[in-house]
Amino acid sequence: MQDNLSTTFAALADPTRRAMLAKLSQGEANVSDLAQPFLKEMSLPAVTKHLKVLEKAGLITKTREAQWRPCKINAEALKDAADWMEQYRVFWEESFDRLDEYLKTVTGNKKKKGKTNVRKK
Amino acid sequence: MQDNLSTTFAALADPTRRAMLAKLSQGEANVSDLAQPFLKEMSLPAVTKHLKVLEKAGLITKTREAQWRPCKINAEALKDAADWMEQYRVFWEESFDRLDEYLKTVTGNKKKKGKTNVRKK
DNA sequence: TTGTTAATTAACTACTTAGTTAAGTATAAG
DNA sequence: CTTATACTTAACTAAGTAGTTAATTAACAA
Repeated sequence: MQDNLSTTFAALADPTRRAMLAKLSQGEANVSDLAQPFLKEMSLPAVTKHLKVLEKAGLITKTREAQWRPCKINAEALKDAADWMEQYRVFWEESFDRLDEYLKTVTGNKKKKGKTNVRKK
Repeated sequence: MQDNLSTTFAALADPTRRAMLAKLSQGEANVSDLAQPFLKEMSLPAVTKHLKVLEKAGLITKTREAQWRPCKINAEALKDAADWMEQYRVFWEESFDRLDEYLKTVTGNKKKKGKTNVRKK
């Protein structure tokens, strides 16, 4: 994968992995703890792989404790993703009227929707 | 893809697509406008595919204007992703000391980690 | 009608991802 | 030493993703 942000988003693009993060947000857990809700749907090696994806994305840290592998969340990696999203907040939070105003200021005057506007060449 | 959130994150897990959203955050643009920065790296059909991914994720809307396809951002789809992230904010915003405190309260006390534990090979 | 521009579709290839089963490693416990 | 537990690695498969080139559609322009 090319860049950090892409790796982070890709890691989040799976409900199993998001559920694992949710669990870890309540504290440390071993691999088998994390696996337990999913063992009807997938095997333990599949779980190991999901954890590896989270680990490579820097979203969790796995340590050693005898034969257990306690994992903890490392949400700093989420910060970059959240920061990236932040720049789009205006698009879903502002009212449509104000968004329209904003677009006019950054684009000059488009928004008429006549056929001559979108034409660039 | 299974669920909306997964589709959204997957769509964002690509720098080309994120750059297209960034461009669209400044106003409408046609496919060829969006393609222009990438035509050294990829073909137009590849761009079409990226846009289709964004469209299926609900992140953009493509309309028709003669032979052009003006696209606009539709960041409401980002809101769900941002809301999901919001629940983890505490993990990167709180000071390390307070986070550590918090983790202790939810996990009991683990963390002994003496050298006799990690014996390897 | 002929040609040009804008964009999509089709068919294909290479790579990645998500899962599997079976075998292996490491630690603890009897 | 043997066995059980916790987890990983290896080898494989099926499906999905990202790109290609070539052909096609649609609207406009001459």
